[in-house]
Amino acid sequence: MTILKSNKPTESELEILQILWQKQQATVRDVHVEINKTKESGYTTTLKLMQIMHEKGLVTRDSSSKTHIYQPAVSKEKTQNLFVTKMIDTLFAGSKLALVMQALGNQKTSTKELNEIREYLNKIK
Amino acid sequence: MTILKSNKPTESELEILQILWQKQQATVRDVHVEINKTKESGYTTTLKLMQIMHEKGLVTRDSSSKTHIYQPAVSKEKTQNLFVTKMIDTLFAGSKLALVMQALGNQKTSTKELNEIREYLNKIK
DNA sequence: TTACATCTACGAAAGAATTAGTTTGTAATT
DNA sequence: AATTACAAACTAATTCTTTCGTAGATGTAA
Repeated sequence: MTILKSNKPTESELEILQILWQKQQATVRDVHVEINKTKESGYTTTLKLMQIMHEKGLVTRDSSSKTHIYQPAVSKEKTQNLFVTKMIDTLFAGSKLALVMQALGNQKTSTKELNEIREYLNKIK
Repeated sequence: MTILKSNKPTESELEILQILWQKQQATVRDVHVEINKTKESGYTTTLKLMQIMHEKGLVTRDSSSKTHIYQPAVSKEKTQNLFVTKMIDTLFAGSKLALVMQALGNQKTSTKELNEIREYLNKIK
């Protein structure tokens, strides 16, 4: 399930993937309803995007009934990794550390969050 | 020095900003040479991009001599934060923790790096 | 002062990504 | 069977990004 350059999700596509990852599967209508909680947009816009995603292989769909049912075809972890890596590269001069510090340092990070991260660090030592 | 939606850097622009942040200031030629270490592209492509960035206010330039000298007009930290925040939002369902874990867990992270992060965590507690 | 290299400016065009209107098919309802 | 409702498919327009060719200005060296 490798992600090639050709099917690197765009920003809008990520939004949809996020919804699919969470719901496991969904119709265009489902996704559209979810998206419209955040912003206004037409149904056919969502439809078109999901059709493109299907062409790219980002999603699979069951078209046996009139209303197609979509599922994500790329894993959340792989996709996250793709973007994190890219970001470290183009925005943090290759330094993983710099990214983590930026994420933690800036804004308020709760003590609870910090402790969870400390715990996590201990586990992978 | 707030970053408005209108001047959110594109991917190519980030590449250029990265170079400017590192060098403090540079000519189009400087930037272009640097970019061509990674990929092939025409000089005027870089020039055009930097002109657009100037219009957007992403860079300032000293045009008193024939060869203009460019400087970044947005801070590295603000820009990094903009993208990290965005990323946490659209790819990690709002969880800062999830991003950090993804960044650290995946791939090999050296003991040295991990220690630096632990140290950092202690400082901000 | 002419020739050459290098620079900026401008514009065109190709490519991606986004948005949405219109058409068509199908299933449910009256 | 006709009408309605809603979904997918098709089509098109628009905007954003990237790329680069060309022209004109400017500095430099012979």
